[in-house]
Amino acid sequence: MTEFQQAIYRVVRRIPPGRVINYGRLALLAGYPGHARAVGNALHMLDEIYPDVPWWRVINRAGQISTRCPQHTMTEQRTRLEAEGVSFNAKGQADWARFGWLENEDVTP
DNA sequence: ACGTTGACGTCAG
DNA sequence: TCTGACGCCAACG
Repeated sequence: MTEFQQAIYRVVRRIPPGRVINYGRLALLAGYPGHARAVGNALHMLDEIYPDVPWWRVINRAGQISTRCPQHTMTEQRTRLEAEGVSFNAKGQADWARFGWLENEDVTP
């Protein structure tokens, strides 16, 4: 477990249900600006050891799900998000204005 | 040590 | 709008 991964997971744990964030902003909040791609790698390494890390709340800048991981499929991610109230339009993208996580809010909508 | 890879983001056409 | 090129950086072999 590298320090980088800890920093990323630490921020992901703070994302409230029903909210999403993109990789680049997550990297920024974790103190590693510009590490968007590395964030993807870090989340990919997640396994059942860290069940408290809501990885599915992380999507790309377009508001779309970008995982190709066979363990955590995009249908699973979408199902988890929709269960929390996050909806997707016809293009499969979530609305940042409605579901984007404002890092200073700690209350569930 | 070094090249490649990838759950990314931005910008020029 | 949509697409492709490019930059980015930690993991991995």
